[in-house]
Amino acid sequence: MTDTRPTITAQEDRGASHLRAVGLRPTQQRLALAGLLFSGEDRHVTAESLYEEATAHGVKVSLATVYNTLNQFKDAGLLREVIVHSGKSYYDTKTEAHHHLYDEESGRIQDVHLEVDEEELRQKVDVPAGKRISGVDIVVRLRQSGN
Amino acid sequence: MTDTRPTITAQEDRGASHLRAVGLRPTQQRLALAGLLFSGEDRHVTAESLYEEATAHGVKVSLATVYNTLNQFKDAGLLREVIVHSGKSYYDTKTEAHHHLYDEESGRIQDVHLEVDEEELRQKVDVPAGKRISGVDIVVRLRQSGN
DNA sequence: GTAACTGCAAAACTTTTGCAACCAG
DNA sequence: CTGGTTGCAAAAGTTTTGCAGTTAC
Repeated sequence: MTDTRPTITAQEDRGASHLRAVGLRPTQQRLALAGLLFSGEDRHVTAESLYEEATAHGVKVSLATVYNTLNQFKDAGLLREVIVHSGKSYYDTKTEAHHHLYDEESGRIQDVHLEVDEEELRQKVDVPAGKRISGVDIVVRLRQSGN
Repeated sequence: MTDTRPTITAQEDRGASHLRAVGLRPTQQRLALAGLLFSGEDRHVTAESLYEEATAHGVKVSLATVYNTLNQFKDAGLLREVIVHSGKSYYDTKTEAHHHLYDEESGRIQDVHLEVDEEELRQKVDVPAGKRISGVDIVVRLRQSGN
């Protein structure tokens, strides 16, 4: 029996260090998904879309593992969850402060930078005792014009 | 007692006119749910919570009808959907422009009035051709402080 | 070698739908 | 009457979980 494990390329190795840095063992599946997610521009994915993409690229992974991996990446701070629709979870590879445009018809998400003074906003909000603001999300919803 | 239909009170009658005004036949279930939703302060409910409340008040209604009714009320403009969590739909009886505080631990929603200039915001956003902004939602997320 | 991870299928949830029975007008 | 509504159960869609087998180290 020969070793069927794929050769680790330099890029995958960089991925491995990133995963180790956040306490995740760099397994084949995690490396492959991280490669799809983080090797180019910022992206917005759902578990389903990432699963299809992985499969199309010949990555052998199950949908359950994609779900688990997305949540692990989220918990590790590698991804942000974007909540624009009740019934589907979106994940954003851009973790810096920003907001979203959401096309309600196509389900497509776009990043948008809004110069909202979050500090000012926080001061305006009457935060209940024992609570703190963990985030402020702004969603601009889009529809077909003339509708 | 022969006729088991509940007597229509003045309040319920007002409800009936409201329902008729938006094109919905004022059935017993819709009147009862509308009574729970609109007779007091502004409220935030889920299908499940409203179903339990109705049942506790002796209203005979099925969960499916609660879902359908909430959606009909939403389509009629009597309710607004609030999207704060992927996996659960919330409905808000306050339909005027306002935003929300969402306690991620308890799932509780609170209205918050933010003096956000939505017009200004709209102008900052680069809206794709053929699209218009259908809404801007701001969610301030809360967590236990010291966490 | 061993604990962490994966895959699969099943379960858990939320929400929608098909259809026979029921009810408002 | 008659079409709009409802209830129930079943289906559909998304996400989580249990567990046997595999993999990273």
